[in-house]
Amino acid sequence: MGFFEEVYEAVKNIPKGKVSTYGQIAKLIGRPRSAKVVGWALHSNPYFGVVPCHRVVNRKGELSGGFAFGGSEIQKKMLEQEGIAFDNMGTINLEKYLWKF
DNA sequence: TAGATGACTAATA
DNA sequence: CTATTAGCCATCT
Repeated sequence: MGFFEEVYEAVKNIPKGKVSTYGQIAKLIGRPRSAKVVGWALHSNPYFGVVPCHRVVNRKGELSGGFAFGGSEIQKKMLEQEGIAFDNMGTINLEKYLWKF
């Protein structure tokens, strides 16, 4: 289960006020084509309350549909609390908020 | 044990 | 911009 652990470590390192994508995380841990597994790791979310999965969005900056915290509504609120703004399409401006290593 | 599934991405047309 | 395809690997059935 090393892959999941690495995913959680990477996600935990996302600073407040920033977001990251599945692809970025996958690349960070050395599996650039395993974005799906990153999504799986967060879906499973065994570290609820520890891993900030709300800071992880897809490549377009959209929120996850089947969010484990209770829905994308909650996710959006949490992100706004951290100072992340959404555009009129309800997506995040990755140019501004994408976390770069 | 094998096959299908999934919070995805990148390349190609 | 959209549609299709392949790649990844832990779970589920």
